[in-house]
Amino acid sequence: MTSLRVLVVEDEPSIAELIAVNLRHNGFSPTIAFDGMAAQREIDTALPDVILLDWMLPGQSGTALARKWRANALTQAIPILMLTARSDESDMVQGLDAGADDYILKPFSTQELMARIRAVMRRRFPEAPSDTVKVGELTLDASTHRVLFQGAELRLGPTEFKLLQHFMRNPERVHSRASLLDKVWGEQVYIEERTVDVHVKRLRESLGAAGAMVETVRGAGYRFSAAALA
Amino acid sequence: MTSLRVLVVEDEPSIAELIAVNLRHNGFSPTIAFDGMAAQREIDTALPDVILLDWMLPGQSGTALARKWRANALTQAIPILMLTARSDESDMVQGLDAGADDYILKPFSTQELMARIRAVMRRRFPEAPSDTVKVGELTLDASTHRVLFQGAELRLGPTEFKLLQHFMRNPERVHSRASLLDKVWGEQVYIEERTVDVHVKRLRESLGAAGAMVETVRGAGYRFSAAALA
DNA sequence: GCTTTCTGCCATTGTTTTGTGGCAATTTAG
DNA sequence: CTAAATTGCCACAAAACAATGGCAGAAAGC
Repeated sequence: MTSLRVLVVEDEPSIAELIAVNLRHNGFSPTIAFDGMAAQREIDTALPDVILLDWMLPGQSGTALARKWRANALTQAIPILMLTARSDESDMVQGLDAGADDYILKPFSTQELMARIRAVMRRRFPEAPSDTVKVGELTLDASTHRVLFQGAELRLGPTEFKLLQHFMRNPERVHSRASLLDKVWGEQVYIEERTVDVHVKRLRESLGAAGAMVETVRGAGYRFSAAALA
Repeated sequence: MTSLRVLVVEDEPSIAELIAVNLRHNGFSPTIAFDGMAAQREIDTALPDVILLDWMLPGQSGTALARKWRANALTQAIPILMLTARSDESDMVQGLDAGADDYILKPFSTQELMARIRAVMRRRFPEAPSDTVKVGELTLDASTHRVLFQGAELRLGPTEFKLLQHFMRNPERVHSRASLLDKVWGEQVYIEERTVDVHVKRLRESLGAAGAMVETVRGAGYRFSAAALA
């Protein structure tokens, strides 16, 4: 699984950074926003998988933000976890009412935070974002977990699928073995770089004629290119 | 890429040495400092690319060091990775608060250490989205690792690519063989100057008609010029 | 439980790239 | 014009790099 994006909306830099590091340490990809505006900007750029939202924010309050996102179809399904000072606990009714999925009291332990994030994700996850990528005659549909080449379905294993997905989402670009390991396998997986070669080979085999789209860039890595198919 | 310098600040010689060996084995250039003083001395000598910092140190604590470096403009941007005993995990909040980028619990596997270093480095140097150089009808794109001349793709080897990249980024300038060796091959490589000639020849060949852009400047070196193409 | 599939890694093989010395061709200096 | 210096070019060997087939352990499916 690609690492999950967590948007941290928190105005206190040291706390935000602290949370981010811990998230990273637990295999998430955090992004920090110090206020509502920045948060909205991040969301417009790329939809996160979870949002950690501080209850007290300069300008727009956390509750208002949560309400806004809940009203929008695009962001509606994203789990929101509110961060609150212990003294504000009684007000949390509002927060939950605004659409938060859970709340957590500051100060909190790393473990608790992680556990709650995981729990919230598990609850929300049934709905997979349906997205299909197309490069040339090759189509990959993440929601149905299918790959089609010239109409025919191809059978590929889990890793091959993830690898292809990453390639197709970032075509025409060299990917070093290291970056592939990070992006496809995950940041805290410790695997030999050479193993990437093996999976590339397997992917090419599974792709059949379309396998030629996976190009070797000597001394640099691999590149997925539509042009490569004669 | 030149090998990355890693400063290992660890008072236990056997552990420090173990880490250093592993780093070396993975293509890094480690330096060891047994205490804060020594570490500071190393940093004054040459800025490392990453710092591995033991949490428990004789004299100045790891946290204090991290804080000090974070306060200094010169060292501010250097990623710091804290090494902690498992029992101190709960205290890590302080470490992170002091400015560490990540932490790793002892004992750790080599692979985990390497993965975390890579991850931390990657975060500091975000991928350049698109790095394209254009000179006349010749285009070189670093992100896709492609060279196009009049629309057609040219095939060149790794060294030829790097050489061309250097030429195109610094056109209309004479490059001595020595400077080319430094910039293209790396500073600490012992290679005959004449070898540059050979690679220039190979580059010219690979470039085909565009090869004429690589001019010989007798007694001085080579120059890449757009004007050279009639 | 028992298969079957999938994974990561290794050893081997095949291919490309690289560095070098030697020599011819060219230019420069005297 | 000759000698020295400089560059181009070639062939070869070594090194680096990638592909491949096989294997054992792990995970998933039955």
